[in-house]
Amino acid sequence: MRIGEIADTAGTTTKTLRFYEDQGLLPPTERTPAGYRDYTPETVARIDFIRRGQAAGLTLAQIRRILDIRDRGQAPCDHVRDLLDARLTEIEQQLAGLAALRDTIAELRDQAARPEPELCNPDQVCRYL
Amino acid sequence: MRIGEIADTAGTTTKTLRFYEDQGLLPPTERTPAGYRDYTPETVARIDFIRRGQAAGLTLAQIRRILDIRDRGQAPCDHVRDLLDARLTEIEQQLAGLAALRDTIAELRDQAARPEPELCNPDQVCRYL
DNA sequence: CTGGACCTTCCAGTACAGGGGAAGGTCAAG
DNA sequence: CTTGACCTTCCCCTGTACTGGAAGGTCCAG
Repeated sequence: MRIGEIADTAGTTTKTLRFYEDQGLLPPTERTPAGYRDYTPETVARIDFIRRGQAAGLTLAQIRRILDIRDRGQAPCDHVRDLLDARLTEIEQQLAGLAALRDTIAELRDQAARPEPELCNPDQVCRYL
Repeated sequence: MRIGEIADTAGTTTKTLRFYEDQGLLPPTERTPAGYRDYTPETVARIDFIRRGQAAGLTLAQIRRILDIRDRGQAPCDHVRDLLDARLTEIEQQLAGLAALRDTIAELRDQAARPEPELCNPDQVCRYL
């Protein structure tokens, strides 16, 4: 299968596939005599895996590590569990920070909802911030 | 005041101040005969405003717009209110997305907590993802 | 007059995940 | 035999907010 065909099947672009190969997420393929990449259909499953990893908030570098472990013939389950754990902790922190930011901004916005421009002081740019 | 002095007072770096000037957040200063930037102490208030804007999650580009309005002699209150509104909507969406992601990952992780590597299928890289 | 602390400009790079587009090669159909 | 669709490599660009460092100028103390 040529790169455009694989890209269409997997719902991505040729640019992305070359980029993934460059980043070590996809192994270099066979080439046709003309130098065209020649993919096997199993590659689609690998691309799908990459997408699932992204959907779980993993970076391409983390996904590559999982694939590397797998490519060496080991089961990456433990590593995946650790990554998911770490990701979960990160997300909880992000959620807490974001909720706090929301409260801060909501308060600022409530004050800004009652415009009294005459109170604006040239020294402070905007009294709402 | 020289740039290092202002940077120390405002709790930032000389690099950042030159960057802000380059980005239009700080107006070009007077220069000493030697070519050194010569800041007025009021600059500190402007830097503080930038920091408050950042704390509210605004980008430097958005903060610059506020400062531009103010520098033209107008009250930026309405614009600030709109920005805070938009920011609030964004954050609510981020919060919802992040909470959904957390649930997804928590579920995956729970499955991964019970390792049964013999179920791993070579075709799917990792059954947990 | 020398050393160190400061200042200047400019160039490049960081992390992230690709996208845009040029210059050129290949292949099948009309 | 040429057109058009595909492919190749290559390098630069996106957005965000800086940071690092080189090469050179300035200022003040000792």
